[in-house]
Amino acid sequence: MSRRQFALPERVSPAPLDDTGCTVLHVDMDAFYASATLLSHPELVGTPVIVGGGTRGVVLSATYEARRFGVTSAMPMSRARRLCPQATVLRPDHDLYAAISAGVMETFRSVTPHLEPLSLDEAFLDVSGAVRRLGSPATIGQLIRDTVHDEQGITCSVGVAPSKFVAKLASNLAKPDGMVVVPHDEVVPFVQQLPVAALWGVGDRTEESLVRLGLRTVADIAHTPLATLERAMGTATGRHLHELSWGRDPRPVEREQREKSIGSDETFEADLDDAVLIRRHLLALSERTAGRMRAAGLTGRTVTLKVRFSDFTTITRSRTLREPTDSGRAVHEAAVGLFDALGLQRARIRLVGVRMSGLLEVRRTPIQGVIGEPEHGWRDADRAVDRARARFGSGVVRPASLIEPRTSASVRRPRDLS
DNA sequence: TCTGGGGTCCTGTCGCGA
DNA sequence: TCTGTCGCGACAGGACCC
Repeated sequence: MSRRQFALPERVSPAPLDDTGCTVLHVDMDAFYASATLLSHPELVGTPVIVGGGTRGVVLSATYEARRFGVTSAMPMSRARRLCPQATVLRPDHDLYAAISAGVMETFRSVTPHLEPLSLDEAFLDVSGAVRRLGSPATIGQLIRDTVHDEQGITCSVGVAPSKFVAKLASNLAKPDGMVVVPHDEVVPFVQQLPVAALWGVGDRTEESLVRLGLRTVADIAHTPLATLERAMGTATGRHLHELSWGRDPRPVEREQREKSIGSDETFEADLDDAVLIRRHLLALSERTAGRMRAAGLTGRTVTLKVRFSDFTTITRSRTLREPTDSGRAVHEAAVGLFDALGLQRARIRLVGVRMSGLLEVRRTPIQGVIGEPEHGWRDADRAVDRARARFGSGVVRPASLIEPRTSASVRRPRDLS
């Protein structure tokens, strides 16, 4: 689900064009979380609906009826409610989204195994091997749109182009419920008439920097010397932008990739300054992170602690362990060590997070025994807990220190403990 | 306006060993 | 032995994506 929308330039026709060699498809569900949520609220179809929640939350998705009022995803909920007070606000249902996503990806796989999912609701497909069986890329794009609509009851948009970057731009322009084909010889004029913010990797900050240099359109970037761009934006970013501005994007569609880090953050409903409480939240986050690593068959070596203060400044501290681990206890120990080393004195903290990187497959990672640890130690306990949670639910087993005293009502519990 | 939670990638800095 | 420097890994932070 792309967050930036651009107007359809006049020169691009939404009608099917010469799609020879346009073997990359980018398929993106339209307002995915909102559309999926409405499947169980059919009475709200055609009305403004915002999916999100929490006093400090942001908009996860909104129907196009709500977007007409200026509501966009990632917008603070408080602002969204002000812009569109008549909208119905619904809480997200992540299990439902995962189920629909699995169905959609299955449809994609029936077209081609050359599939690169980007998130729950979008993917690149390389259909070069499917053309003889199913027809031209545009025909395949339409087939996918029809199948997703018939089987899942939601609509999607498709971009058809010679490269990933251009296909993604095209699907953005096709929204909602459309398809845009960018023929091979149209790529350069197509990308160069777009604003710089359309480029992959250009967010608010980079856009500001480019505008300061007098660069407003992709054509402006294309006609700026590479050395100037590299000097102003850094070597990698400068080169990247220059390549994209000429429609050059040689990256192939790559099948499912291994994650490089796994972690969890938690924003508190009210800022906390109690170190004891924060350590308990770190335990919950460490347990959650380690549980996800074990479920994925991974261990990690580097523990990164993230702390966001009440003024939104954010710091990170990391420590690389001597041995990789998938134990919540070890992760927590490192996270608390990093937190204590900050030496904070009643600082007001908005968010804490724990992330593990340096991931390795557990079957390739000899786990060192700990001197003094019994033969059936914490690793066995972790696995027993995993089995119990898989059978009875995530909240069924938890460290004793995370059990709330009955009298404590002022502090919100971590989500997976309630 | 007041900013979630899951990630990836890039850059600059620092310490260390060759 | 001392100094400079080069490469590399670790770390911290920022920007970006969905």
